[in-house]
Amino acid sequence: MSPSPATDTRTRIVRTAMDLFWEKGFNSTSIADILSRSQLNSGSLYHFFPGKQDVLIAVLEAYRDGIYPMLIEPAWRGVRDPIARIFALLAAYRAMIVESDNSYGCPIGSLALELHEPDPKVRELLAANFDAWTGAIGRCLEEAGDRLPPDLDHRELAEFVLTTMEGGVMQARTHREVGYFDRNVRSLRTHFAMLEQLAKAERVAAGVGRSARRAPLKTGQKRGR
Amino acid sequence: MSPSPATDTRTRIVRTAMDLFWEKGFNSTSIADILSRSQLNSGSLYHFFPGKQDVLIAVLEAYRDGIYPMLIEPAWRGVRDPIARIFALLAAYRAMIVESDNSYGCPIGSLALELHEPDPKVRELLAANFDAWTGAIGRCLEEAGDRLPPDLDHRELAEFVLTTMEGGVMQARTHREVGYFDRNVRSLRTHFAMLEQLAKAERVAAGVGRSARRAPLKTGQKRGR
DNA sequence: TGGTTGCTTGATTGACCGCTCAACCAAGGC
DNA sequence: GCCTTGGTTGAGCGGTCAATCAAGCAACCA
Repeated sequence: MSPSPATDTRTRIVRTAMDLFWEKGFNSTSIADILSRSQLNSGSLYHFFPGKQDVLIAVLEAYRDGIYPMLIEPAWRGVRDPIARIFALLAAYRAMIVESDNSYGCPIGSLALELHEPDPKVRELLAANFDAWTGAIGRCLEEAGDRLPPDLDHRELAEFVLTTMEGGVMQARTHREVGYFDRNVRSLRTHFAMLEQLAKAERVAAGVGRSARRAPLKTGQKRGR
Repeated sequence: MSPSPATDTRTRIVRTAMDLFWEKGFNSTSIADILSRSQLNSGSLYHFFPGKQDVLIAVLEAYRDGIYPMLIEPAWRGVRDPIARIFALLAAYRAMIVESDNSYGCPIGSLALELHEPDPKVRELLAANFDAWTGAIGRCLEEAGDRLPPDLDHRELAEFVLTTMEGGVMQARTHREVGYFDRNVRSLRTHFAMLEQLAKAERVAAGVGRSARRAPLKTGQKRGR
């Protein structure tokens, strides 16, 4: 029926640590901070976790496991269009920025930059969190089908969306102004609009005559139409 | 002739602190770390700086003042084309990533995310560093003239370039793979290519009625690699 | 009833933290 | 010669850090 008291204590530690690591960072959060806020004693914490590092690992696992139910699914509620979903997720971040008085920082991004010599397990979990995020975006891109150019690298674009979020959050937080986030999202919107335009033109060209073979739009010189 | 010993000591502290903050972060760097590496005693440090926070401020000022001579100008040496300069700067970051065995982190970005409640002076200096960076990019964009759409928001795009760098660095570092940085740069290249394509189409449309007035097409102004 | 197990208690440890300060030193002015 | 000024020395302060551990506790079991 009720969860075992063990689990209860363990999750209380993890949840408290999630909050504190997000608020003050990993290094600036002391075990004493976690204990006082969670109303526990050091012995209890060290009964479940060998050390502070292991609390961090549990926190990163919790983020990874919570990314869909806690972040992505709520952001996508009522939004079906795959490309709209991408911007709905970004809008969720915007809301968090505003709610935090423009001091929001992505917990994963902050940890990724704060921890300078993370042990392999920690680094893998940070990467896994990013992968989960870009994976969700990647699925949207696939679902978008021929609205995007057929030779588009979905992984690349998904990572670019993550970059936009992280960069926007970082700048908005540093300047304490959402405008920085908004402008980054606007740039990404332009990017998508141009890609969709391109795909559309290609579809038209392919429909008109199959001889119209477009050179892949890459770096440097473009074939003049 | 020789610089006064006072300046000498001060800059030795600042330079050592720059290295250490970059290597281990601000919170994980102790005053003792700075002292032992710079071969100084605590009294000397506290003669010049009231506290650790003030060392950080001096470090951020040094970054801000050094961004042109130490980072941007070297990256632009031998590159004249304004858009090529943007990607030359990104290439400089790529080199630093590779040189550091894929563990490079932008010192400003890392500090911006590590310091969760920075005092106003610190926050302003972080912002000033970003402004100097985007300012340099912004000037490139203006110089690019009508190669980019006339209604383009230069500030927005400059911030987007910064975002690409920071996001690319963050992901490359987290995954310990330059590929993440490269793919982000590739996305940005696509973005610029599409913008240039757009501007070109617009110029053609506007110039249809007139005969001679073409865009200044200097020889060798092909965009650089 | 007494033993075992799983969890909790909180004082305590030693290392390290940022920072202080009285004493010291060398060079310049008078 | 002696004082002032600007810089240096390094032992040491009070505090905080992550982590320890002997003792206690309640629930279940034999």
